[in-house]
Amino acid sequence: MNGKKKMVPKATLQRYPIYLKALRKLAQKGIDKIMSKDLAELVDIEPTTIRRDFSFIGTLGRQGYGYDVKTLLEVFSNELGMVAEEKIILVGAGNLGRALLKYNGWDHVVGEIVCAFDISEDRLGVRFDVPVYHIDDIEKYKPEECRVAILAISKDVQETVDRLIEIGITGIVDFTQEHIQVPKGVLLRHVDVVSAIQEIIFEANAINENNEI
Amino acid sequence: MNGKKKMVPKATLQRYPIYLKALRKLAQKGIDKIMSKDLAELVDIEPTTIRRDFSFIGTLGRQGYGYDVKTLLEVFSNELGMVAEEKIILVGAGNLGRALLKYNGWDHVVGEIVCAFDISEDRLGVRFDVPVYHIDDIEKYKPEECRVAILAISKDVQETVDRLIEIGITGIVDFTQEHIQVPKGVLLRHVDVVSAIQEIIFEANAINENNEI
DNA sequence: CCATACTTGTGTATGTTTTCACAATGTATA
DNA sequence: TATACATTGTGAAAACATACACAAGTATGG
Repeated sequence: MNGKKKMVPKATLQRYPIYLKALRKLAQKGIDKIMSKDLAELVDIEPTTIRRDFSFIGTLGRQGYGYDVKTLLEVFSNELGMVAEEKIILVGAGNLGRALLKYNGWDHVVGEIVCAFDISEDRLGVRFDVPVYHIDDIEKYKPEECRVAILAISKDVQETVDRLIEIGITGIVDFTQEHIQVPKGVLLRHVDVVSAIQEIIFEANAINENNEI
Repeated sequence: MNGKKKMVPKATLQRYPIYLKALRKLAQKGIDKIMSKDLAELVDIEPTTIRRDFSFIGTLGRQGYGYDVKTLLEVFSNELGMVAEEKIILVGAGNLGRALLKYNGWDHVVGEIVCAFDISEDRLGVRFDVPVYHIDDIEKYKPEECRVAILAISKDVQETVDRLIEIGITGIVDFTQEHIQVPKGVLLRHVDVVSAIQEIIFEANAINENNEI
């Protein structure tokens, strides 16, 4: 199982989505050519890092010219599976959940939240064009092929996660404050809004430009 | 200006807020002692990494015993300036903004959002105990000592940022989809909800366990 | 009070990521 | 077609980060 394929650094993997977003924006503006130097300014990543990141996928650019935006987008979609067709479910339709639904409406960059679930009766119905069902009906309404869930609840977190895994979810984007346990084979990405804020306060306060303390 | 002080790795700096949150939770539960091994499980960071991270601040633990939670919290507060008293303003009181206000109510881990601003008349008033003013009144209501703003708007982004900087904001936690320009001296941290979701879909889809493509 | 078991703090090794520097290869133009 | 120029792709070096392994010290039980 160890052929000619290249090993892609984790740090690089985390940058691909950033590139994809920038490229989609460029395409939308009708820009069809981009150089690593210019892309660097857009995404705030060094040109040489960008070139190396792209090089893991293949030989995508042309010397003396740059990269063709359309080609890059095709490669990102085809080779990396970064299509916008993933069906996602949202668990938790509170304020955060609804904010995410609204993102959903802005641009279908990441796939589409096809339905949402909540425990509270008065959040059911349709929000931002997406149906919200009761959590107890999740088996019934979860699309067969859906494997990714966004978790935006604040109670019974672990319990809910266990249930999601039972019905076939293998990727969870976690916005909760809890520490979640998942079995091997299930991807978990924690998005910590609070720590992000804490971090900037911390940096702004305590650290001088040399990171001394 | 280059004394005996230690240079703290960037990666370590990014973990301090995570430790702080975990420690606050422990303290809240009345737990007064923690070992690097146990803390490791809570935050999903290797014990040895934790010990090294702490060692940059000073000699905080006791061999054969562990760390005193209260001591750690004091050190984090005093030495690192991670107090929960930072006054933060929220710009944008849409769904995402309101979700952040609710975080605010959960636990004052990061400081406190003292007031919010929005452009839309029907979002003004009081939400989750926090007053929401019109954006045009920001000079009037922004607390003098406030330097950190959370940006959760979707229109006129750069324009609004310029205005924030004019009135003395030096740290911005950015939840928008735009690419923002800030002058030197202003800290900007982008929290990209969409890319986080994209990333997990991408990993779940395209990458096998060896990160080959 | 001693012996045992345990945990920290850290020198060192290892692994990962970024950056440098430049050859290779293309473009643009006359 | 030839020439000047710009940009990529990448080997190698440097910087950065993590993990190992153990000495030093502390708690605990007998």
